[in-house]
Amino acid sequence: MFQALADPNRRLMVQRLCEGPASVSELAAPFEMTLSAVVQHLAVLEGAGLVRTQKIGRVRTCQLDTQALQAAERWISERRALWERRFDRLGAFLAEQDAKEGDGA
Amino acid sequence: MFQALADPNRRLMVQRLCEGPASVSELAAPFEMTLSAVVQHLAVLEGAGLVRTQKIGRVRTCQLDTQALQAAERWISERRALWERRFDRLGAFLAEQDAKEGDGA
DNA sequence: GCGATACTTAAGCTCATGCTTCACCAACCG
DNA sequence: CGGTTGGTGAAGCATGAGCTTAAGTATCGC
Repeated sequence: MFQALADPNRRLMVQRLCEGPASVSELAAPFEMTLSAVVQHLAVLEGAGLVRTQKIGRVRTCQLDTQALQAAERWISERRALWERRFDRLGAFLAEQDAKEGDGA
Repeated sequence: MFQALADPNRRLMVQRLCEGPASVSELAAPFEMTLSAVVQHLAVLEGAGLVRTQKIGRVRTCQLDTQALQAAERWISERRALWERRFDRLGAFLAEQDAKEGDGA
């Protein structure tokens, strides 16, 4: 998942797909690479559940699947919350210490 | 950034650091790898701005920096919002078409 | 001061990643 | 039907990521 988002080109593809579905060649157009390379990136994104594709006739259409994105977002926000809660507790603890010191001194 | 979070071991380190600061060897303890390898991972995380470290005496203490996490979270949620808004517009469009059809028929 | 501890640095090794080329198939278009 | 378009698949290559070993440096405790 994060692995899939690690590559800048793949992030650009995700970016592109945010603006709506696209065929493989449409998706490939802005890049300097071969169609082959793009398809390989696409496979990674699809493997990570970030995009879904369906083939109609000879053209494969790709669109974003936000569920995977949501999962990643959740992962991050959970860790962040965890840390920040801890940080708050520390703040409270220090404040308490200060209070005691102020009391004792 | 995503690059840094791409490696499962590094994600575990982030996970660990959520629960509070740790020295390098504490951070390394749960892993099978060498201290050296852990330090290298740490360097990546630090390079990505995910952790900050300071050395006191001979021990380096690491703690999470949530700002970078926040940035990643924002990136994701922006794309997701973009896509979902588009999706909603499409829904509205289709609903409108249906209404017209129902009207016409 | 001396040994243990807590890293640091450099070199090297292996395997995965990102890419290319080339041959190929399938479907659309005239 | 034949050529073009859109995509597929396999093979090969270059680079980089993740790891290890090994040797070195700075601090701490006695």
